[in-house]
Amino acid sequence: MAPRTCSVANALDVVGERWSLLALREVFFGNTRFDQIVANTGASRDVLTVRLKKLVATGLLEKHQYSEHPPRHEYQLTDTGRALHNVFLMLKEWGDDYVTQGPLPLVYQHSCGHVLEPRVVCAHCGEEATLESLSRAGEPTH
Amino acid sequence: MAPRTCSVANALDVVGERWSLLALREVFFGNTRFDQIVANTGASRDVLTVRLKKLVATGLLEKHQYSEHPPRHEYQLTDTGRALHNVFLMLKEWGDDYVTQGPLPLVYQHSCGHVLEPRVVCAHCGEEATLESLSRAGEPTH
DNA sequence: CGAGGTGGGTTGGATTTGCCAACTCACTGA
DNA sequence: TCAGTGAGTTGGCAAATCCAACCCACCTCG
Repeated sequence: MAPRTCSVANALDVVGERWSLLALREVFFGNTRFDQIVANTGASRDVLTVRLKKLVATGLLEKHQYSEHPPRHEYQLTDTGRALHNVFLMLKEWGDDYVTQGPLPLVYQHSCGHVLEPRVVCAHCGEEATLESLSRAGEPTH
Repeated sequence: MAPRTCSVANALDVVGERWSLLALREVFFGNTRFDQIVANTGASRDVLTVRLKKLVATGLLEKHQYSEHPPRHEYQLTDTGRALHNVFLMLKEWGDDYVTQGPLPLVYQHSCGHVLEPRVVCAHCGEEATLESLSRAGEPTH
């Protein structure tokens, strides 16, 4: 029996390896150079090299030269990479609420002026997309 | 230099290992028994055993006996576990949009009647919490 | 010029993690 | 008794990760 096909599994094939999401976190934070990512994530250099290569190859990051002499590169988000920020936010929210103990290392303020409390809502009605509020929508879209 | 503390890293310490999120996916879908999770995820039995034990130990799942003769167990979500559904939804959304090719394996309908299009919004103002709309909120909360 | 620093890797060996096939145990029913 | 079910457990191997050291190109400064 073959395991189920699933977009979550497909997504994890791309970003589920150790250090990938934390590398992206650093780029979200504006730290785009190799050594910054190494230092802030704790990843070993060889694994991070492989991870960044894959994130570039799968279209989440682009490698840009920011200095010709000496040649220096940084990693920039693509739209695909930026779209993962939603996952990052919800993972951070869960980590804040249920894992991290003591003072929160990072608190965001939203542009409306309040401390950010992120919610996942339905784009149509604005109500929360809770587990209980969802049903399968019949046939898969073709 | 020590890597940064971060709730995302803390969260990944709990659910970032191979198969953990997919095991939870099965429980979200209502498949709560060991063999169902094995079959639908593709995880090997020994790794899944270890993963489920950890998800129970860290409070995301509870192991309940559903049959005394013979003794049979199932895994149920706790509130902590259920709260990860938001991460699941945003990961699925990203996977749907950027990774999965061809027909989507699963499409949700929201209780409002529309096909679900999940968004991450600020609970206060209802506007989207985009990367650009966030700033650090000064000192960490104590 | 040489030493030291920066950026971004690469390498070999050790350790850890995951996979696989087979096995185990308890229990049930024919 | 045998076969099936549920839920693991085990030994061996493959793959992934870690770690320390090294490498190369380039630059600056004494």
